[in-house]
Amino acid sequence: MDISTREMSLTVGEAAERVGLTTYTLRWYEQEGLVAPVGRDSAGRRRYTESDVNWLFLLTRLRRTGMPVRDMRRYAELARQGDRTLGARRALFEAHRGRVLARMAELEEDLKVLDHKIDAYRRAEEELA
Amino acid sequence: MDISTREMSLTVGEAAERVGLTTYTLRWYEQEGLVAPVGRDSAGRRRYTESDVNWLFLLTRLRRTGMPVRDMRRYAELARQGDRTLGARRALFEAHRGRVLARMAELEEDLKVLDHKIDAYRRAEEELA
DNA sequence: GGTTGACTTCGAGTGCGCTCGAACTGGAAG
DNA sequence: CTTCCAGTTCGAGCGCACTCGAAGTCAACC
Repeated sequence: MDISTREMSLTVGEAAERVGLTTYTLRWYEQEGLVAPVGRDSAGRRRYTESDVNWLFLLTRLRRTGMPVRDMRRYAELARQGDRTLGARRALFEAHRGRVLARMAELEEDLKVLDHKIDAYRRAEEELA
Repeated sequence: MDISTREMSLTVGEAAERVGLTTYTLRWYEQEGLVAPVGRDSAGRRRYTESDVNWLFLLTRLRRTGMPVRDMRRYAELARQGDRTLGARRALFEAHRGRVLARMAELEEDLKVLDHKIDAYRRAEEELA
């Protein structure tokens, strides 16, 4: 593994593809402070490092679990303040974890409703047949 | 149980409270065709029957599981067409059920990421302590 | 050296799902 | 009879999270 492989840097397009967001969204996330200013090459183009991509990946998971962009920004701000906010960041994640668990429990309840309904339709169809 | 209890009819406000939506939303749902036109009293005010409320409850579960309003409208249209659409409605629910299951699997994966992160924070805090 | 294509910034636009303000009406309580 | 409250319609507005168009720059390839 040579240096060029180890020091990977991706364009906005490549980074977007890897994390499953659009280039628009990546730039917007940066603008919104969800991502610290990304490094640039000599032509002023963004170069995403591996840790940038890891951070973006984490953001996609937070987003997908329903965290509002506002809270992601707050989290990003904490992260930029270094080690002294580790506790706050953990607390933020633990609170979010609780919400995700609640959401999952909700979905399980809702799934029951769906299943009952499917069953009712099945029985009604048989009735008519 | 007398007749007035058995033939319940609720105002928009009462119905809203029962299903956990606002009166604005209830009227909007009707306007959007998610709910068949609700009966009115002599003064032109909506009166929700028990089956109206049951229908609204079902809508809240569909909504909460992430069904777009567009699809809920399609479902409502099918329901209004009577028994001949039973199969289509079941198919719609089964498809939706699949999406909910997928969503739940996704959340479980995301929860793992959260847990790993919480653990990493815990270890980092210990390191600093 | 010209063309192509991916990048840059900026501000404006979009889609979704409500949410609300305004102006009005009508039944019920004091 | 007046006051109050909850309802009515209509169209406009909002918050969120992107998404895009325009105009320009620049590196890479033929």
